[in-house]
Amino acid sequence: MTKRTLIKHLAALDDGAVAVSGWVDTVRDQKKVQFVVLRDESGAVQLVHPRSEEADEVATAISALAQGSFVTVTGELKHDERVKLGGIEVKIETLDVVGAADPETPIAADSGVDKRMDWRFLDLRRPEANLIFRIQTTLEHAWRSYWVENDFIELHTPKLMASASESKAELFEVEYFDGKAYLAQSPQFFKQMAQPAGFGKIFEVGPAFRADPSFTSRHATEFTSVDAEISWIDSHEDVMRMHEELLVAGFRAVKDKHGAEIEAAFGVEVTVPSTPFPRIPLAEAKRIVAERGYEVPRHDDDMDPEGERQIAAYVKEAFDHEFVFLTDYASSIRPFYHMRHADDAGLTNSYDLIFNGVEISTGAQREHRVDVLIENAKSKGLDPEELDFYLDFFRYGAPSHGGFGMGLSRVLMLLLHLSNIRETTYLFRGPTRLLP
RNA sequence: GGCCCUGUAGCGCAGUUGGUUAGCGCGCCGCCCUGUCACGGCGGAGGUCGCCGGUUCAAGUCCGGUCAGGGUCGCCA
Repeated sequence: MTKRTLIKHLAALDDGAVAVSGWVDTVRDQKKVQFVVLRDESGAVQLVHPRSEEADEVATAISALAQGSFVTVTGELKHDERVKLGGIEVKIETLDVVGAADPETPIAADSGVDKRMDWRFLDLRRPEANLIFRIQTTLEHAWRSYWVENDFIELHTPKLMASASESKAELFEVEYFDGKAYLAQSPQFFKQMAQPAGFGKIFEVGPAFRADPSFTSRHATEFTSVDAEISWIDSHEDVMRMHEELLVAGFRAVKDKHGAEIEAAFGVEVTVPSTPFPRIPLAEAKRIVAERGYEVPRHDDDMDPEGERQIAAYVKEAFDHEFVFLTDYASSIRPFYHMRHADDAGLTNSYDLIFNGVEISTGAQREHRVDVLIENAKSKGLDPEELDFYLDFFRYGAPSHGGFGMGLSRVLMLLLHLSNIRETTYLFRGPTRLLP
């Protein structure tokens, strides 16, 4: 293992011998003195080499150094007021080029998203990109801590399926020995199975696949879905309460650990949301939006993206809140497994969660009564026989239950006010993007 | 998949009513250079203008097709 000091730790050290490793950011090669800015995952530091009169191996190596090369440097750490980059520099003793880079890099600071995605490994060297994935780590860790502290069980449902769990149109089909299988579009059916299995409360963070050719800044064909499902709820209200507690725990951890960095890198102040989040029934949301002068131009009962932005703007003004639960969607636009209102079968115990104007999540109370489930499936034109394996879950006893699914990259994108999910996805997959 | 927009050097872009060797900035290469820090100065290389076809004496420029990308809508997380 190469012994090295992380660059962010140098400033706290006394002057003396150090070893640092990273990649070359800038070379300023002058006649009498050479400077190199070296970067690692924690920061950047200036290296200095005063040239001597006679032949000088280090000087030659520095002159030949290409931006992007990975090097290990030993030398003398010096605190020096003259250095604008942190007031420290390392006087080079030895310089070992471990991985030389081609001198002409294919992307630059001003390259477009698609070009940067072609060279994602170089794009990820940007400090802001690195920060995004440290934030993701903190966020997921905080969520896991919340779940573990609250006695949730972590599951990993299979991604190879025999049939669809949502719409058949967006299924990826794969060969499976002599037959075929489908990639899971959602863990929905198998995470729900944990309730009749008696697990009580469960969560899963895993991939979901959608063969939908969506060309927007917030869709991918493969994405990380954050799911939870809990037993013994009275309604979707219990799901929303858990959901908002979870988000508060995650955002508090992100703000504590990265608040200052996020402000510096993205100009965004992280707000830990107050609870309860505003809740607005969808029908009322459409009225509010209409009063603001926007009639949702749809023939069904759903909201559209502009309506979501409008209602988010209203919530920001009225409640100073970045989140809003839109509740009680019409059963005509919800899947058969969403429980319908006891007194109005036209509405469901369901919600969408809007964050800064974009949908990040859908949740609901599930229908656990198998006879009702079958009727709902039929009313949607589904064949109960094809759903038999799922219906079986509810034939031998099941508790009331509900849960949600949430898009991880969307949460990060909206948290950091970024305009594209590609920035918050390690390697994006879309209809025309399979590489790298 | 619908609609709108874009495709010119490694990267970001300009290119007039169609007209001679297609420009600019950054990067790259070479030389020079008081500790630089967006270092600076001088010089240089690098492009079959996304692809195919058409109109024309002449196409980066006009037309048709096609591919790729962006935005938006549909769909969703």
